[in-house]
Amino acid sequence: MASADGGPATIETIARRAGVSIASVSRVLNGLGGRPDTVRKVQAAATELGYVPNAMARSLRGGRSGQIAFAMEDIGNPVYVAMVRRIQAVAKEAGFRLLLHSTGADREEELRALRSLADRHTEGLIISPIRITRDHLDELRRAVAPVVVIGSLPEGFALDNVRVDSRVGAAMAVSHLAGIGRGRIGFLNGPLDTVPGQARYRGYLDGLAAAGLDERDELVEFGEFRTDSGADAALRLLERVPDLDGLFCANDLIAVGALRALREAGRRVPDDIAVVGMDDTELARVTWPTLTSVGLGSARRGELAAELLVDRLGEGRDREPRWVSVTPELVARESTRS
Amino acid sequence: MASADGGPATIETIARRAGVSIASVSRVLNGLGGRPDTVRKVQAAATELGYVPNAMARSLRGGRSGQIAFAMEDIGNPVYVAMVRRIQAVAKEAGFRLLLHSTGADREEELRALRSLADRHTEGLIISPIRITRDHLDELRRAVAPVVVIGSLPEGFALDNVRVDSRVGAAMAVSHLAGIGRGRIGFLNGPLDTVPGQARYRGYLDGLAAAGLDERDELVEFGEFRTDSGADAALRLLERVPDLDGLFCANDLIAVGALRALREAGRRVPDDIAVVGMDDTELARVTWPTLTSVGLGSARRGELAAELLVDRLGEGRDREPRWVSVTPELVARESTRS
DNA sequence: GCGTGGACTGTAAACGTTTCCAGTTTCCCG
DNA sequence: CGGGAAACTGGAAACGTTTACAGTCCACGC
Repeated sequence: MASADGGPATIETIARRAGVSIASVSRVLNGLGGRPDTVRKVQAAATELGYVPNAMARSLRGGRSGQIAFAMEDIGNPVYVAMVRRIQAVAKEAGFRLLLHSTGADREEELRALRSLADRHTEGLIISPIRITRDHLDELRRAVAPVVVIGSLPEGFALDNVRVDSRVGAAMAVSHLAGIGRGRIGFLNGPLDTVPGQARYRGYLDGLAAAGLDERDELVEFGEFRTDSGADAALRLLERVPDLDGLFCANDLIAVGALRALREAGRRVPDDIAVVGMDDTELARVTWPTLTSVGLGSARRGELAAELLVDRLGEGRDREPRWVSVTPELVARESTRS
Repeated sequence: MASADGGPATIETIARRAGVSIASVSRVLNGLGGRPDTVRKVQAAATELGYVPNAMARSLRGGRSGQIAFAMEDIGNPVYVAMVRRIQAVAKEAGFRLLLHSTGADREEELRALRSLADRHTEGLIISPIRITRDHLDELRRAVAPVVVIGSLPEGFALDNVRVDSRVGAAMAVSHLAGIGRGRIGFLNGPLDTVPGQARYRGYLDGLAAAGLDERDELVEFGEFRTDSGADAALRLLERVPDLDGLFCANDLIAVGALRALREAGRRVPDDIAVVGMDDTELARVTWPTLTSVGLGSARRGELAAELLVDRLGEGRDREPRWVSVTPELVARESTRS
């Protein structure tokens, strides 16, 4: 029952009603003892008035908002759903709410999220930027509250960090394709000026080298990390290299687009062209044929990042920045069945 | 550059540095005028100190947090990504941040989100509950801040509400199947005790009746609104009704599961069995064959809900609750090509 | 019966803003 | 150059909590 007198019940309303001081009300409500009958009176008044503490006031005084945020590029990318699920679980466990920012790969948006740490709305941030510019680094360095980065940072950058060597992952993909006898292995990458775009490109080259295959520029196409872009890129590549027999896609979205394009172009997967994606999202299990994909432990990365953040917000306030990493793992499915 | 003296810069730090009162600082910072040189001094001091206003203090004073929330069942369900995108766009436009709750269909979680309105962390809430219990209604009725419900409410319930007649949508799906000559049309539904489960079941029956087909209990299977559950249900149904030639699935996730199960059971889609999903999510475009699906305007519903909420938080504080609705639309794709 | 310690209580300050109010300066015009 | 209005300024209160501090009460042991 909300109180009829003006706004919602405050600690003072309760105090008057219970005939005690506001200090006592605060103490009882926070379980800090009190005489049995005081406790009883206060609790009675509180429930009667339907009291809910004003989080703003509490935060202002205590300096804690109980909120942490996760800034991702786009909720549409299924790689984030696993991450978000685990982050949320850890956050909830530790008594934090999770705020999600979908930055839309907009650099400004990302920086804004970073700066908004300073306004005390969020106590900490997990961010997974795909581009890391000098501005990002500056902003990260001067961030007012703890930040954990999912993704790679420059060597020696002093910030909690969860990474995965997607270069190795990309090499695994290529090796896998070579291992089933494919010799003309194409690569549909995202933009080369992104961190994952770079790493995966290097990994692709590593993989070719390891398999003793020549690298040929014409085998590589660039686009965005999206389905439609993947389909377009696949068509361009196919036109240029008609006898392609293997295809590595820099993420599952691109791969899904490629699968469709290949089908429309009349190529059979995996018989004509074997395909490997990356991220091992839920998508990989719903396509047809199901998609072989290199998992980058997104759930695990989310979990680790959240744990690092929660730790730093609690005990580990002053500990050294910690870098943890996760190893990629290839999950073979129908799209590379030999 | 953050000030070296103790915590982050406050309005008072600036005041001292600029040699003016905190009141003047506040006014300048909020663009409420001031003498040119005052403005200059304050702004200089502010940027020099890297000042960021403390949102908590501001909220406490002004009673506004600038945050609204959207509570959905599960971020994993792609139907929400379109919704979230639009909600976020509208929210941002109006100067609100969007907080996302993924309640996991946990009734307690949902109610918690509702109650947390009261703690002033969020100024308003958009909620899309799939089960609406008496508890929900009670909680909705007594919510301290504006709530907009995406989904159906009992007749005459006084709350802003965005709905779609998914009963009609389901009937459209069945008619479509009947229209391409299918006479044994199965139905994979979600739980019958959910709002969408109910509506879609009724619609399925409507559709059968309209097409002059008999309803047979054995044609209907129940499960969860998930891929794996959809696959299982499809197998059960197939075993019971081997000569099935049409299948309506209560959402795209179920349909995706069904497509896989059908393929594994050696049925060709659409030749042997034509399949229709519901929600018209991005998934419908990535499966093979691509999935015919009844769109329920999720992007539009998100947008409308956000607009209703924003309006109520601004101008429309006291206006009558408004019910708006969106009409379903069937998008035909390969899974029902005749 | 009295002192002592401990448990409890209330007063008041503090968190960082915004905003009301009254006082001051500035400016314009006659 | 004086008067008045308009623009600006600073002091102080308020938002709803938590918490340090000092005061009050009680029970207990001597």
